[in-house]
Formats: sequence, C-alpha cells, structure tokens
Amino acid sequence: MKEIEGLTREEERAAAVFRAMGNPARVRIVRELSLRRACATSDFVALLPLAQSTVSQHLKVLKDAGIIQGIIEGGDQCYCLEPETVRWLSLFTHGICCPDETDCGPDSCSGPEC
Amino acid sequence: MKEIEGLTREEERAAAVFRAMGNPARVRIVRELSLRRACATSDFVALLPLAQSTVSQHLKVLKDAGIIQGIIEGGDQCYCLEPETVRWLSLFTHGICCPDETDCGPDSCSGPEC
DNA sequence: TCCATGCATCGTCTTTTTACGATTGCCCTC
DNA sequence: GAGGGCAATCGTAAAAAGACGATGCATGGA
Repeated sequence: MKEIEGLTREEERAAAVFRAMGNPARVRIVRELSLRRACATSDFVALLPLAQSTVSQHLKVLKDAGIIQGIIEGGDQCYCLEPETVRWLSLFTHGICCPDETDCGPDSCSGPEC
Repeated sequence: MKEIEGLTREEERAAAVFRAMGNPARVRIVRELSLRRACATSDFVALLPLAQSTVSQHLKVLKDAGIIQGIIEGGDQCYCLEPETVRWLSLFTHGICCPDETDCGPDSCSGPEC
C-alpha cells in the first residue's frame, strides 16, 4: 500500500484500526469482548470455526492495532478490550458523522447531510 | 476469507464497512467528504498522490460498501457520504464502547472496563 | 522428571488487495 | 461529426492478508 503524505496522525491511526476491524472473525472477537469483558484464546477457538493458529493470528492483529490487550486473570492469560482505543474509535467515527456538532449524542446526531 | 456462521447481519455489515475504511487513502476521502459535503473524482485525484484509476477504484470500494454515493450536483457527477451508513457505523462503534449504556453521548461514555 | 495442555510462532499456499497504464464510454464544445 | 476532457473499467503485476498444519515453549499436574 502506498503511503499517503499529508495524512494526519489521526487518519493513519484510523486506517490501521479500521483495517484490523475489517474481518468478520475479528469483529466477532471484539464484540464478544465487549459483552464478556475478558476471554481466553480457547474461548475464541470454541466460538469461531477456525484453526487455533488462525485465531491466534487474528488476536495478534487486534493486539498490534491496540484494540485488545492481553491480561492475566486468575493466573490465566486472557484478552480484553483496550478502552482508550475503543473510545477513540467511537469518537473518530462520530466525528465523521457529525464534523461540526460538539454536543450531540449517538442518538441525537443527525448525520451528515448530502 | 472463510465465512463465519452464526455471525449477525450487523457484524457482517460492520466487517464490510470497516474493511472499506481500512485504507489511508479511503479514510482521507471520507474525511474530506465529511468536511466538504461533495467532491468530484478530480478533487480526490488532486488530493491524493495516486493515479486516477486507483482513486476511482477506491471510490468504488467505498460506494460498494455503502459509505458514499454518487450524486449530480449542478450537472456534474460527484460524491457525498451516505448518511445512513455513516450514522449506523457511529452507532455500532459506540455500541462496542458502551454495550449497556443507552444514554451516553460520545463525550460522556466511559468506555469498556477491563 | 515427564507428560499434557494451551498459546504463540513459523513456513507455506491461496486468495484478495493495491496500484498502474491502457482502453472505453460519455458529454461538451467546436 | 471531430476532438477534448473526465471518469469508469479492464488487464496485469506486486504486495498483503487469510488460513492451515507443524513446531516451539511455557506451565502445571502426575
């Protein structure tokens, strides 16, 4: 992929995070973590119709993008969301929707006109 | 990419939209549209260090994902954001951030705990 | 200590994406 | 009707992503 000069740091980060989220298995993983707070790799292997190595690779992509993080819970390695990134993503996306409005919630914003 | 069964329609859509947004040039395009409301292909060709055919292809990816749409403005073909999709994306993303809270704005939500 | 278990990483193959030039198609204006 | 400008599409080459099995590496019982 060609590098785009003049891209803001925010936009670069956005592209990286969006790319990491741009796979059904990874969306599923993130969603699961959003609901269950923390899961081990084995949970995702059970959840997804993919080989263990593939799941592990997907987790790595999400981790490298800063979307999830590995933690130790009760002595076991498991994953959870990286709150800062998730929150940042939410704000960035909202910023596309409502570039001007500063005081509109997810339910009140009108979206971009055309 | 392998199909994941048991994926909700929402998650499939999310993966497709995220994937379409997962490229620096396309983030730049969407951002520009968010600020300028409507642009012709030539505007993007001027904006990005890419060949015309490549820019056109990027626009097609965004269009296929339902993120932008082609319109006629003053007799000229140009593009603008698809408000419904942008809004939906904002909500979906916010839903990852705050799966339970229904009444939190982008500035008030606390993000997922870990 | 030895084995099982759970994950990460490596090597490899296949598929998809990205980028470009060339071509085509469509209007506008002569 | 001829020529020019703009944008989509085609063909293709290079790069990246996705998937899997095999392998490596801790750790925690027997």
